Amino acid sequence: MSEPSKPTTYDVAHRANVSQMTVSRVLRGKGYVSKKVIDKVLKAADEIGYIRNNLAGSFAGQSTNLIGVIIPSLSNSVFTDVLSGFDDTIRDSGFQPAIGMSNYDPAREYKLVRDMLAWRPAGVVLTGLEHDDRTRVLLKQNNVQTVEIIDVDGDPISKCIGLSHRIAAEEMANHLIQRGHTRFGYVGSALQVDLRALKRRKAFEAALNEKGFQLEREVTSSKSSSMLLGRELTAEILQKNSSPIALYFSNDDLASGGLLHCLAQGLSLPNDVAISSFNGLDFLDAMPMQITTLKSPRYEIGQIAGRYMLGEMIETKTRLEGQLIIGDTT
Amino acid sequence: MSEPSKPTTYDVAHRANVSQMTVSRVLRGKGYVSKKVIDKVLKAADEIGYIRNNLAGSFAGQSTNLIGVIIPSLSNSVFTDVLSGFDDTIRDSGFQPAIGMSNYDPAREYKLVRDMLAWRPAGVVLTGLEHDDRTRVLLKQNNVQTVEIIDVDGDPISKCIGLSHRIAAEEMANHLIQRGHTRFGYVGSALQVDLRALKRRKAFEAALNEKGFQLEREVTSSKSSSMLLGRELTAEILQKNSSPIALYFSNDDLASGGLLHCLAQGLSLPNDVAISSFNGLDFLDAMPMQITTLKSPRYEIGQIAGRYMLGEMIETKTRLEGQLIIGDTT
DNA sequence: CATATTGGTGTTTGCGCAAACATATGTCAA
DNA sequence: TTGACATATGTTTGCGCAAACACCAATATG
Repeated sequence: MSEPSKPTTYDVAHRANVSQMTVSRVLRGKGYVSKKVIDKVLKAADEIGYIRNNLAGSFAGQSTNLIGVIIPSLSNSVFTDVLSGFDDTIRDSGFQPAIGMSNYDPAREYKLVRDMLAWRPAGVVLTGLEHDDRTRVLLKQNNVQTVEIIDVDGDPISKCIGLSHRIAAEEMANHLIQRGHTRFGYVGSALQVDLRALKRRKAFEAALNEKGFQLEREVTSSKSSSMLLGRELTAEILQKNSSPIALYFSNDDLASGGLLHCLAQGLSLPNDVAISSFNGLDFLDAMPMQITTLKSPRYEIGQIAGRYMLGEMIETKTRLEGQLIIGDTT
Repeated sequence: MSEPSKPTTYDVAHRANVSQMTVSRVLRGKGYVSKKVIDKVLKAADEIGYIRNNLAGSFAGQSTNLIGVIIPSLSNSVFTDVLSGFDDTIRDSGFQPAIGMSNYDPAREYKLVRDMLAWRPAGVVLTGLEHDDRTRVLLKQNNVQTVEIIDVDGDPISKCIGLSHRIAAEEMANHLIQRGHTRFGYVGSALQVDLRALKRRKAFEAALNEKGFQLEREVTSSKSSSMLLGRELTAEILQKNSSPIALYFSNDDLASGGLLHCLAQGLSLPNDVAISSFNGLDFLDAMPMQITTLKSPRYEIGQIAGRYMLGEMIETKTRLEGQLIIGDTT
């Protein structure tokens, strides 16, 4: 029942009649080895089914190819899009992402960072600029390469890449005003944990005020966002027959639900109700009307986070622009 | 510029005036240590900011708490749902999932398995029952705890948990027939890589044939599924004015797009066109009509995969039932 | 020609931890 | 009283690899 212990570089060395160190050199492609020996070693390694022991190797080499990536959740495609860009960028460089999910909980994020650091990662990627103080201290003290993604409105631990949610919301407010809308509402969800959405919410109102308008109505829920929730919240914010009104949703899921509600109610867009949102996820393309939104450069954020990790970027902050997509709903 | 090397158990031991081994015992909570010494050691560890070196620890202990999980993609919520169930189940047991994305490519999957095994994981979770032969050999030879998820129609490497996509498709075919539909069509995407969808496609037709019906029309695309693609493919399959027809979609994304297309065209459901699909993702709840679908127990699959890893399950196969959700579209 | 440089291989060593074993002291039952 | 057992600590050792260094031959450089 005892496992036949796995072959080591010594086993390969023995079979190929060379030293252990030569095997190590061949398998890593480092140092000088003759073509003949390379073939011999690779053949021997293949024959006995040798698989490198990363634990031993990284331990001895005092470094790993791991990059810890901590995101709030996998069920929000914003984060998986970023992850795709990141993975595509670093994959062929030998780095390997190690993904953790914080569930929007700073304490859990701290725990994940601790757990990650135990693996001595080459770097750590965090979501957003707001963290538990202990997280910040831990990363600074341990001198770990750190990149914060998605947001740039604040002070990064070290480097950050994202967009300004403040500017994003201002752009949308200005767009709505420019379109001639005069009454405004906000529909949001999970603002107690989605701090970027909260920043947009605040900046949206501030931008309205600056132009002499008010945020007349607001409906929010602590539930996580979904199209269904968007329908419900939109029904609620419109129930007192308050149209015409221009609504800013905290994200596309809610906005889509809102759109479907309005269409079901026979409301005319954008005259009775205007709908605007944030993120520009792909599924919007299939909606009955094109929703006005601000497309966030998610994949690009992941790519640049990867380039930061590869040492290709040195700027403290990289701010990407969102792309205003003017649809039929405003 | 040289990094101040991180504190070790020896440093902690020195500060607490105990042996290195006692520190190890305290930090792992294993073996006998007096309350007094425990406090002393924890205090010392905290003061110097000790962080365990998992590389050294797992290496010395000849085992890791890692479980490799290889899924095709993160942008399909089927897999992220499974992942959530898995993570929730194993998290508090000290295990840590290490996620890899194969992009539906068996060769990439093989490479990921190889890379994973180098970390000497406690187990490996794979998606589906179809793999590169080398993958199968590798896992068997290395005697790694292996669990395959989502599908049970075939021979697992070791254990598997999922649902029968064959039965799922049969159920839907029978439902449509029972509802009185007599003409049938199929709309699918990415069948060259989504082998579960392909199994449903085949079983659907077989079930029709058995009852004396034919699959009259079929439109598929090699693109990955999306609501927009669903709109396009549905427009295509219906273009020759072929309604009434009952359509089976390979998944909810396509079906939702199909629904939106039909509504936009003013078609009457389920009379002109019937729509049925598979997965029962949450966003269906917000659609203008409830689509008939078969809800897959994704979270539960993840949970049970976790319980397999915890050694709480021994059966070779665990087959879960999908739940037929009869909506307004059939 | 001597000497530097590149190519090619081997030996020794240590990374930081946990397993295994050694060595106490105290507590309990026979 | 004896020894069986739990409690509490320490010492030695080795996991498998790569860094560091040593060595030698072949070739290039001045």
